[in-house]
This record gives sequence, C-alpha cells and structure tokens, in this order.
Amino acid sequence: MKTIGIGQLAKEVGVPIDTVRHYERIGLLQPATRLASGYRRYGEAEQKRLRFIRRGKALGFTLDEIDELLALSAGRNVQSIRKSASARLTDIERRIEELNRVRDSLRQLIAACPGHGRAEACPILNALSEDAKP
Amino acid sequence: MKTIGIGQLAKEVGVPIDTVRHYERIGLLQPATRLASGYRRYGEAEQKRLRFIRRGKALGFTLDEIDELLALSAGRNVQSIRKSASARLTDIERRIEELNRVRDSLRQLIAACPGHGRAEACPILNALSEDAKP
DNA sequence: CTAAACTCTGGACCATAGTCCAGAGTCAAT
DNA sequence: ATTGACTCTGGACTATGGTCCAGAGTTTAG
Repeated sequence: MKTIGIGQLAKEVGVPIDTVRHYERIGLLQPATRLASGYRRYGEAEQKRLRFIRRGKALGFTLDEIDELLALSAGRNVQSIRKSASARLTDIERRIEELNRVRDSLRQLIAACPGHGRAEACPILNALSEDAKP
Repeated sequence: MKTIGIGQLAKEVGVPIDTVRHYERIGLLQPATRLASGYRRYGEAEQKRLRFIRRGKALGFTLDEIDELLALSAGRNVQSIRKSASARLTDIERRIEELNRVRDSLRQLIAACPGHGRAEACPILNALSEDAKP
C-alpha cells in the first residue's frame, strides 16, 4: 500500500499538520502505520477520513458529532445518519433565527443613530443602558 | 448610597453569582465598595453596567467588545460607538450567510436521503465521503 | 444566641479547537 | 557525506466564557 507522511497528508487535504496530530490525540484519526523511526504514515482510508472531517466541519458539525457520524458511517446505519443530520439542521436553523433577531436589532439601532452629537441621542447606547430590566 | 450584595445583584440582573465574580476577575465590573469583612457592595451604577454587559452579550458582542463599548460610552463618543456596532453588524451578516449555506446543503442532503437502505444511496454519507478534493 | 443563609479567596477545571515550542532524531537530495 | 527539510514527543499555552470547590468567616432572622 502506498502511504504518505503527515506533511503531505496535511498539504493534500488542506489542514495544518498540528491539527492532524491534534485529531490523533483526541482519537479522531490514527495513522495507518508508523515507520521504525516513529514517523506516521497514512493511506487512502485515512486521507478520506480526514477529508470527511474537514467537510463535516464545513457543514457546522463539531468534532464530537463528526466522530459519531464516522461511527455511524462505518456501521452503515443510514437511518441514524439521517437523524443526526436532521438534528444538526434544526440546530442551525435555530442559530440563524437568533442571529436574524440580533441583526434586525442592530440595523434598527444603527439606522437610528445620527453618528454624532449628544450621547443621550444615541439609540445604541440607550439600548444598552436602558433602565428597564429586560 | 444604597448598596446591595453580590447575591442580590446577581438575582436582580439575572446573571449567576460566579459570573459576576468572573467579570470582576477580568476587569469588567468592579464592586462600588467592600464591607470591612470583604463583602462586595454594588450601587446603581454597577447594576446598570452589569445590565449593559448582559444586553451586549444578547446582541452578540464579545466581552472584549463590550468592554470597549463601555469605554466609548464613558467617553460619550457616539461616532465610535456607531462604528463599532456597524462592524458587529457586518460580522453577524457574514455569519448568517455562512449558516444559510450550511442549512441549504443539509436540507438538500436530508431531502435526498431515503432514510433507509444501502449506505451507498445515502447522499449525506456521499457528500462527506466524496473523492473530490473540495 | 443560634442556626441558616450568605460570602470570601484562589485556584482548578470544563468545553472547543487548535497552536506552538524545544530539543532530538530522521529522511531525501546533491 | 552533508545539508536542509521534515518529523518526533509531550506539555504548555491560546481564546472564550464561564463553573465549581473547600474551608473559613459573616450576616441576618427568629
């Protein structure tokens, strides 16, 4: 089997070397083998796995979730994978809603702020300084 | 001046006691004074400041940004405050865009997944396992 | 006065995802 | 053979925002 070193793996997948070692430390990605010198060697499978991790992160999964996904994937449990992805979707939708609310508040505040003059007339400060408890 | 203890402050503003102490440790909120026993006492100003912090967080500002905002607020520098809020808005808009992309990807993947059958037919797994480098 | 409730300190620890380092050893190309 | 590039380990450190703890001391209500 053709194997590559950690530097080449990192370069080809587009992940920092330290991050590859980090993934190993947390049990997410083990090298296929080691040279007598201790140098890590990776094969096709590890390369795929690392790409899987990278894509999972791009989709907003945490490393723990990716670990889970990889386990499910190995078990070829399509139903669980679908469920996991759905949970992720719900979470992301909730976060988007939250951010939308924040964005709207900020937009209003900024639009209402003249950008000069008395601090008392700045709605941004006022919003943060309100006496009301909410 | 009427002052209150840390417990009452935490309760009234709706923040855990430990968090109030944490804010003190990082230099964000100092008690107005201390009793001879060392007990912290907070006045109106501190209560306002803590509410300011709480609202800032709700708007998605980091504690560092809130610190900055408080300094600008003390300096009553309306222009800087507006700029800071605008930067925050831009950041939030960018994050929303990112999340929207992720959400769309997940939706497509989930919609295309039958939820059963061969793993090879699961588009979620396929998306994560693609041989292509992107 | 006593008992319950509150508060003090300083440091450790949590999760998340890395990032960096020194000092030693190894590999590859010339 | 030598040089330059690469890799090893393990632990410390980064940032963010808390959260918890023990053991001692203080305040307050009955």
